[in-house]
Amino acid sequence: MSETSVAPSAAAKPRQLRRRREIMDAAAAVFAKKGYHAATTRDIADSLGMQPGSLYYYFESKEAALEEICRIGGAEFGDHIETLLETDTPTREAIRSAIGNHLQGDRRHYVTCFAHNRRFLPADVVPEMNRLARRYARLWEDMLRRGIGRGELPAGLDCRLAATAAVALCNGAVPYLEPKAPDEINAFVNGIAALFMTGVLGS
Amino acid sequence: MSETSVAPSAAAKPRQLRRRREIMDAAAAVFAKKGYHAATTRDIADSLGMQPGSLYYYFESKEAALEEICRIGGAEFGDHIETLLETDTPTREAIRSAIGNHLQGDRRHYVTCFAHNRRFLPADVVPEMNRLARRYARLWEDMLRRGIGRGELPAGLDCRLAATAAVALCNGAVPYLEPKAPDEINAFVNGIAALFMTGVLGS
Amino acid sequence: MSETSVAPSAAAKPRQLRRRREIMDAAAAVFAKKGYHAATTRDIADSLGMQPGSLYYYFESKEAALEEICRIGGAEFGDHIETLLETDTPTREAIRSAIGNHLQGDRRHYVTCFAHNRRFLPADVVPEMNRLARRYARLWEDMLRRGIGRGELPAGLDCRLAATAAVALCNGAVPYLEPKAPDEINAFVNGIAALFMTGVLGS
Amino acid sequence: MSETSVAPSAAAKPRQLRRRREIMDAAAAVFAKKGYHAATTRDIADSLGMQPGSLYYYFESKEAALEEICRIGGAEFGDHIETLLETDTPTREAIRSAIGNHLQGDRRHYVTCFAHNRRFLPADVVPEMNRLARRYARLWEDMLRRGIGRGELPAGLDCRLAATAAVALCNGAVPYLEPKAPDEINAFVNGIAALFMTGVLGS
DNA sequence: TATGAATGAGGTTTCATTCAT
DNA sequence: TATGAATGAAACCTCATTCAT
Repeated sequence: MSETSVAPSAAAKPRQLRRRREIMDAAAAVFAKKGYHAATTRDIADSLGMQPGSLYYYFESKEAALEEICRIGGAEFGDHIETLLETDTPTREAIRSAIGNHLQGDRRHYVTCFAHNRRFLPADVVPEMNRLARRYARLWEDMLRRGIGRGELPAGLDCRLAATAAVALCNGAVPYLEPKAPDEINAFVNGIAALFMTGVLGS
Repeated sequence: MSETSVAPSAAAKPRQLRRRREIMDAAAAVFAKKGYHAATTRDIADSLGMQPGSLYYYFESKEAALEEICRIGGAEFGDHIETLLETDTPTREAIRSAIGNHLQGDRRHYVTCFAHNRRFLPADVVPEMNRLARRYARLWEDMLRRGIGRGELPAGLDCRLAATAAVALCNGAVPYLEPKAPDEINAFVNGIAALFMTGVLGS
Repeated sequence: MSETSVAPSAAAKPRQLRRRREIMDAAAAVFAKKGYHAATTRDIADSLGMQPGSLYYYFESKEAALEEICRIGGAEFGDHIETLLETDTPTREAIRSAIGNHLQGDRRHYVTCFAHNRRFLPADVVPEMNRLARRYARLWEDMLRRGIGRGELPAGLDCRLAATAAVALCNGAVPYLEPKAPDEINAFVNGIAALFMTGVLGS
Repeated sequence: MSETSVAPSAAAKPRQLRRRREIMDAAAAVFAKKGYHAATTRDIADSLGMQPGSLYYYFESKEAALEEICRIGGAEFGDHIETLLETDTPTREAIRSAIGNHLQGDRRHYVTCFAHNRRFLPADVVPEMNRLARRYARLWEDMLRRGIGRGELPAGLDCRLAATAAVALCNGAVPYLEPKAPDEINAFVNGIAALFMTGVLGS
């Protein structure tokens, strides 16, 4: 609780923390790719070159790992937009950035994992996760509403629906990223963002 | 002896086929909701009020059921657009109809199942499924390209990307349908379709 | 109990009895070929062109069928030798006949079934079956001993062992019969019988 | 650190292999005793004091275990005779040794398993197994033919038939071994071998 | 920290059996 | 007598998890 007691465990073992992060990243990637139930602890271990049993030095259970990943993904999800709102980025740029973060960010596997697998968590943590999802949707809404306020978006826009559509579009686009080369991905994300803004009827 | 019993073998088949269809519908719904791996044969059986073992009267294995569902979903997927193309529906209407079919059609669970779970099929059938998916994307492209030809869509539209986005948007929107009331769903689908056409910047 | 009550059920339905015999023959053949546990009621039904459920008009259970088949096979087994003993056939001929009956008789599948599958019957009927097996071995012994008494076999012969060997040889030879044509079978059986009598060293 | 721990990877393997051999031996014994289909993974596990699921640490499936056991049994089967042929043992001794190996060898359960259960293997491995069986029969033939060549067996002997009879006799004799005490078994095997050579008519 | 071996719960599947038609 | 649909017990198998080393 005091600073001196926090420090040793939190700061004295940066190597351990880095390793832990590697483990969680690997788990998030496997969960995102295969889905929580199709992913085995062996899949995760294989991707790290270790044995399944060894994973348990880093998390208590597969489910606990999912929970942590979802919590991180769900928060990250919103935090990025919150930052955009604070820095008062122009709306078009902000939308592009939000979509880019969802699809290209460091934690993109965490976000995908959150979107598709949070429903598999124990009943008592699902509500918390859903709160994070609603927060994310609300932040999208806020961003769009701010765009209307600034005259950057048309007044008639249904911001609630558009926020949902943005998230749906990003989640649905994830599977199309994997087979693409890195530079293709950037073009793809830009294209998706442009389409979200102008629609197929736009110039 | 009576007319209704005249053709027992010809009349008994439809009953069996109808029952089989019920079973497959239930399986598709459960797979679509939970995902193939999280869905147990008990889940499917429970939703039908039967025992898990009894399902095997209708399909050879859980995986064979998924395969059939995906095949149907993947075909249905494209067939609807093919029909739209043949009947030369105006593009905006056609887009609305295609999205509607994806999200509201009788076989919507089959389509969702196809989108999310075909990758779990045996390696030798995945290519066939991916061909169905490409066909669907290409039909979307054709539809959009036809719209450009008719002057209903701007010439600069990247039809390939837009087709991908349409599918991504639909797939991503599926989870938002479930908690909605039937009339809300219709409004939601219309809104999604409108957004896809005009984007958030459109009027 | 009286003659008039026995007659109707036992004699008035020869067709039913014939059908029942067909069913049991089919079951014996399938059990003999695949073994009791590998044989399914569907296998039996298929070989008769009927449905598995229909078999239950002819026997109470798969196990009850095995029990009846074994009982018949075990008795038949010995009865044939008993007859040979009564008719005072020359020993060489009797041995040939006993081996022939084991491998070529009408009930050969029953006998094979008895030999290989009686151990799978309920614990309380196994002793009875084993008694039948011992009776068969003892009858072989009696036949051989009679041969010694008549001077047709050497006095030093271990009849107990030779009886066991005869049964073992017959049981072991069964799998070699199936792929053979009918006339080959006869030659094979004669050859086996000759070898049993003279051994490889005999002329 | 000590010498015994110098080569952990080179020393750990033998332990694993030894354990694996124990598991396969147990499986072979259970398969030989009950037959493949009547034998449950629980039977095997019980005989080892483990849980059924733990067996899968050592083999991929019950069927894969059977395949390996049959392959070993089928090879062992022939190898022993091949050795006898190479060392030019007198024919009578060789026959006794071949029968003894079949009934008393370390791998006798593998051989029994091969004889009775190879037909239950997948269709694509059965031919390979049958080749092993034919090889064994041919080696018996070779051994007998060599006996004729040396004047140790009569020229008129049908070696092909005699080889079949030898295998049939051994396979059929297996069930008679189990209830016997170790010293009885030896006498029994000697008796069987003597009978095979001289027949019941021989002195 | 990591591993190899094992556990046990739970999933898929098979199959003997039943029963209304 | 026969069938088609269903049951439920038991089998095979997977996999998250534990623990001695």
